[in-house]
Amino acid sequence: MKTGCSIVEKPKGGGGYHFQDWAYKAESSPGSRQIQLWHFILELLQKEEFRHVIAWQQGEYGEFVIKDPDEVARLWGRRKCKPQMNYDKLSRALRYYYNKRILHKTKGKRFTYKFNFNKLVMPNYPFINIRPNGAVPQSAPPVPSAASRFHFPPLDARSPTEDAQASRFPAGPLLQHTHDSHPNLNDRKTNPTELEDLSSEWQRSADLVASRNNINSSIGVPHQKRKPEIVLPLFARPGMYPDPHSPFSVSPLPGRGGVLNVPISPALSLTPTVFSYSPSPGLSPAFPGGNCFTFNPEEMKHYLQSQACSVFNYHLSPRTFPRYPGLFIPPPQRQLHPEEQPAFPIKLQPPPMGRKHRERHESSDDVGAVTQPQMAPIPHKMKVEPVSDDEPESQDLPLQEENPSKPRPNVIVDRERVSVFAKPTPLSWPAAAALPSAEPASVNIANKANSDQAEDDKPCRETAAAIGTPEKKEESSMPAKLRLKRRWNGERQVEEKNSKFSFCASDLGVTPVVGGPKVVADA
DNA sequence: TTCGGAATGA
DNA sequence: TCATTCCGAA
Repeated sequence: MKTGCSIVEKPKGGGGYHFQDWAYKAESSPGSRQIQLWHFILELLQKEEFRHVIAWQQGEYGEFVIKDPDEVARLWGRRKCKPQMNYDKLSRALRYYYNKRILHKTKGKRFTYKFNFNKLVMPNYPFINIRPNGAVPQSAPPVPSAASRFHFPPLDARSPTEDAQASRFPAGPLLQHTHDSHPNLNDRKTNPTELEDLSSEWQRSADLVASRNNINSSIGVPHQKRKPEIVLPLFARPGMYPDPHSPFSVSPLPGRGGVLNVPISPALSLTPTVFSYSPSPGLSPAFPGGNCFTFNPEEMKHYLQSQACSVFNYHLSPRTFPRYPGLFIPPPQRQLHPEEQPAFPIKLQPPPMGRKHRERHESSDDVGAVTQPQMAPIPHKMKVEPVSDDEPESQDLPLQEENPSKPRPNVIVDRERVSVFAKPTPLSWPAAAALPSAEPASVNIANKANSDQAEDDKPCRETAAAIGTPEKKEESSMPAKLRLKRRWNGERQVEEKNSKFSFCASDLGVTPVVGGPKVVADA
């Protein structure tokens, strides 16, 4: 009888690679303790001796190549006691993973597949970081070059022979942990030749994770599933997150940060990913000496809020924003104190053109368009002040939508314009009223000034609106000569009267304003 | 070579 | 459920 066909097909502990029980016994498949194919694939991928058979594809994160399909099939068949196994059958099993989004095929590359790790992780925990650079050891999926929010754990310090980058990826599987006891190592059949040196390391990490899971529960990270959980590691080293937007803080307790127990189970419901940009970051292998997910709730909130800000400012789909129960999403432009604003240069710019507009302009401008306010005529209506009913809509709409050369009433531009020429304009936001305390001091001042001068401004605007009505009617009824003379006199009077006149660009005539008359540009 | 339907088994 | 097996089609 083959030893390789025992009921419990767990890899040997000597392989430094074992899964928790749930990996062999899916929640939904009682009685089945068989290893699943994707586990087996990962297992092979992590073993040096099978590198000639199956290997990670360098440069593509999570992508692997089956170099010897027949051999892989044979190994799989041996594992499953299916001597008739061949690559055709194995690949059929792999194809079933397509729908589950565990795997997908790399088109155009023979025998090349790619793990869809992000589908598993990102929807629930988009704030997981991956180190964006670094070479990829065989024992771990290649790291994506694209910016990602995953971090791999630091490697065990005991592997000095490996290069620094490779050392981040201890040879280990997806690290999983349940509330149950660790699997019995004796339970697994052992191949003495397979990475025995890693077993103790694995056990250590499992213990480490076990202890951290307790921490996790204490910080209130919700467990989404009771049983199958996978713990992804994160760095918690000082200076690890130069990105101010990173939700991860340096744990005050090095190596003892919060742990996110990411439920990743073969039976996991794989909902569509929230982040379409996600470059398939992966489940990191075990992380012996590494740190688990570490995050500061406040910073996470900060991160999520800033993301919400981006979602709004950039007119992204709300789906882009991660679901985070209980998170209050403040209105953009408002969440930070003024002195914090430099951290969000985005706020000082109008959002990029919407898709509609972008497509329209894409042919002419591509790269710089996003960052150039004047090129982004967004139908982003920011009411600068209460609009009276008699104010024609055309004052706003053409300005913002039709005239790309005019900056939309956005923060900086308008603030300058307003403060210089007219009045402080409140940075209005639809939801601003709901967040009075979140307003920056300057905004409060602006608002106060605005409310103080609300009546001041009214005449200005009303005048602008009225210009076309009574005075013009009167003028129109008088001879042209008289009209000119009257205008001339009026303008000169105003000029002589006060040089401190405020200015209302939209006016076409002279209008005294409370606290000072206004000179109006006669365009 | 890859895909996916269908029947079937564990 | 997760394969396994078979097979026709692209």
